[in-house]
Amino acid sequence: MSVGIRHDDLRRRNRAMVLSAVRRTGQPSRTEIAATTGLSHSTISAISSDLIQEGILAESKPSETASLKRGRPQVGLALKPEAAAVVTVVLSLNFLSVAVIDYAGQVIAEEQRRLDTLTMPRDELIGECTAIVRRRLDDPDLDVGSVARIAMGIQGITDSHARAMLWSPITPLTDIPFADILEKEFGIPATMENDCNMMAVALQWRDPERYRDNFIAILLSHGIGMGLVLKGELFTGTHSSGGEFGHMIHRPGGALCRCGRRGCVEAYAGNYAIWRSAMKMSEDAEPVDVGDADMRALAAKARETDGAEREAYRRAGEALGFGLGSLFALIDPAPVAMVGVSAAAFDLIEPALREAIAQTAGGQHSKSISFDTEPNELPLIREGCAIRALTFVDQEIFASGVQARAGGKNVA
Amino acid sequence: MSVGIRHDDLRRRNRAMVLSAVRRTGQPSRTEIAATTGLSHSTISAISSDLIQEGILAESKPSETASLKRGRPQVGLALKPEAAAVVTVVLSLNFLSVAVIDYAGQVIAEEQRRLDTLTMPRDELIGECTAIVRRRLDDPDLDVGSVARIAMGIQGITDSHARAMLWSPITPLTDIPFADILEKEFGIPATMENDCNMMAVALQWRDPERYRDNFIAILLSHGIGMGLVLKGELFTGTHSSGGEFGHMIHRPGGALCRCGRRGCVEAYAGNYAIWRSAMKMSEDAEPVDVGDADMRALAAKARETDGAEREAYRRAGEALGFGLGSLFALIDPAPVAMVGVSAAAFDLIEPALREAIAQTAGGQHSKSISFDTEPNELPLIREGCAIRALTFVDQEIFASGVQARAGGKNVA
DNA sequence: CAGTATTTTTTCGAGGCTCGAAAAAAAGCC
DNA sequence: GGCTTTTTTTCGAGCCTCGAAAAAATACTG
Repeated sequence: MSVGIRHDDLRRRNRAMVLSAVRRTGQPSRTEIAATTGLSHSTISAISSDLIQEGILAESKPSETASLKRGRPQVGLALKPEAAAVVTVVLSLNFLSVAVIDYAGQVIAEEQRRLDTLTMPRDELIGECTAIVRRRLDDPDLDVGSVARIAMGIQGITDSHARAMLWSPITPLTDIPFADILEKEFGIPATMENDCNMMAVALQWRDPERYRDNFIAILLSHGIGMGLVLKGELFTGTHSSGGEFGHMIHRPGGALCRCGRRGCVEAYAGNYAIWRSAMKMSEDAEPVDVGDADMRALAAKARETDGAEREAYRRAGEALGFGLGSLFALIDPAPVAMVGVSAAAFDLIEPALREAIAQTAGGQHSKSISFDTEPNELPLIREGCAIRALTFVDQEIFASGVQARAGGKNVA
Repeated sequence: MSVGIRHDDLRRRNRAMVLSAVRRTGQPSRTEIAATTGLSHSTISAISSDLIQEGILAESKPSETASLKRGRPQVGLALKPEAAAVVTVVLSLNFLSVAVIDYAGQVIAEEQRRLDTLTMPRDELIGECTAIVRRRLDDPDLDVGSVARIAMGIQGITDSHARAMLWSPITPLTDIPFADILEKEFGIPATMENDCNMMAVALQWRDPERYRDNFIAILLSHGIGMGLVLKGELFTGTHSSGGEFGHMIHRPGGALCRCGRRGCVEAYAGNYAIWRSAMKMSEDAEPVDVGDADMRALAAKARETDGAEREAYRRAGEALGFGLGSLFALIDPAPVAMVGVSAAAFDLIEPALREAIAQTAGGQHSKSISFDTEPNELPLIREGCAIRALTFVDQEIFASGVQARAGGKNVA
């Protein structure tokens, strides 16, 4: 069961709170931290002094507005970039990208590579992933604190403990324990994250005003994915990354989905489904990959003339609307971010979506449900992975101050 | 943001842990508590000694098996029944029931009453609820510790903070802030809970083996409701009690639902929907109340002959199956408890349900999804309310030992 | 039946942590 | 240069948990 809380947990948690405050706020003063955490000035002083000695935080130069107030000026605390580093690995259709990020969140190296993920055999795919990470880690130009965490993101389903890819549209392979593979290869803790979950994490980071406690990130791309944040926490399934919004049932026994089943939301709203419908192909037609350029052309045509193209987007909107309606019946309405290439065609989707959602219980306040769009998902995924990894370093490594301290007594 | 953890929180949390261990386990010894909480024997000794002095716990007589082991016998700790009491109020269709429950969880008084909830005006409904509680509290026969909490449960939607009934099928009235009303009337903290959520709480309590971290309780009655536990926590919507499984969309634009919309799961699987279908009425026919006896007769007939009745249950199963499939796409499969009068007809529902669920992404392991049935929901709801209220007393009142202690120095 | 072994519970001192108050530090203001 | 204001550090007090040892309560053993 839940375990009692010990005396040393206290310090650990409060250190974690300080680190989290610094990461969120940028350069808060000790006084500001005391205010947001509710801890006393003495405690914050003690903790930050420790963290500075351990090389995790640093006092930032007085900088900026040379203080207009009188009294002793606040001195900002900042994350020390060289305290650690993390690596992000994002694997998507035919594309692999890696970045090394310092403790303060700055990208200090990256590499990208095209591969044929759909046909690659298992060993080769794994090999490419480890090789690209190794190249970055071995790069002699890179002077970086020890890498403390690797976060890999992938399109597809991962397990709920963020250890393995279970299924992915980008490869016929299944059940690849990437986290274990990376940990074994590099001796660095690693996780295997779901792409849409990372999108949600990044959105929360980018715009905490809008995306705070409850919101939904929906990927409109070849497939339909979702990242869900409820009560400030990333939602996952009981076994898998969960949130397979695209495979909720829109019409029982309906159009053929890429997953082999029928009537899923994705079978109406995925790129291939929109394409299939616009080309007046049968709903049973085998899903095909459609390039981003083709999708943009399709959207342009739909805007131009009222034909099968526009109707295809309308149907996609309807499927998304009823799907969202069912989702909202479960969790209540929340702000939505539409991400991915088809989010750029959201103008074509929105009317039917709103009409559908208004017919559902969850859409009672259809008007008040707000949508935002972001056509490019890859930067979001990388950013989410970076934040995930850095937060792990904050909370799980640096919070438990079992650091060096071997320096000696040259302390003030 | 999240607030720092202070020094006094420590004791409070550990006291809460001890109380929770005693409530769950029954009569654990100090040693057992130390083992399950991970706290040291010294700490448990200190805390339990405090709790005993404060009149919250009591040492139980050595009792039972006069110890077969050698060594000093363990002495069990038990909740002291007279330490406090709670009141549960369950309001359902034409029925109001109240119970007074002691701190150890025993029912010590109850009262039930029939009312015409559907036609009652607002003041009268509220008046009946407060009057029945007042009668129990004023009962001179009742010698009970001070009542520390009232938990009211109702069929329908409540807000996510458990303060008010927002909408209910048992009355045309809406937005009744029962928690505030009861608090104001009796000066006792109160909550307004959703019936299905309380069913889930009770199931978790009754059978923690099966219903532990992830499970679903579905009410099959006039309407279709759901209580959902994920990662050990009761799931609620962002604004409301949420989990309106019955109003997920099964067939866009389909059969008329009691909520006024079309195609909801409930419009196929609610009692009125099964009845409507069995009677070969139109899907647009206005929903009517069907008595439990009629439903049982209907089920009997469906078992007897393969006619419209059996087909009606088949359709209900299909709707529930596709709904569960969509739900499982979001949260992954989990054990299900079917509760309510139509759960007694689950044999008629199950085949079509399983067939439908197998056609969905969430039903990949359809065979492994297990169902249990419980035809009577009212006892579950009351039990859930009681546990809710008692847990509140444990965690929020007794954990922060701002108790009497006025006694003096007559301590050992 | 007295002594010994075993297990549970309590006691006691040590070590940490947070807090409030006061002191120290670092500015601007007059 | 002295005074005010604000931030940060220092210091002692008060709790809390922990480990070790003592005390308590029983069964076993010869």
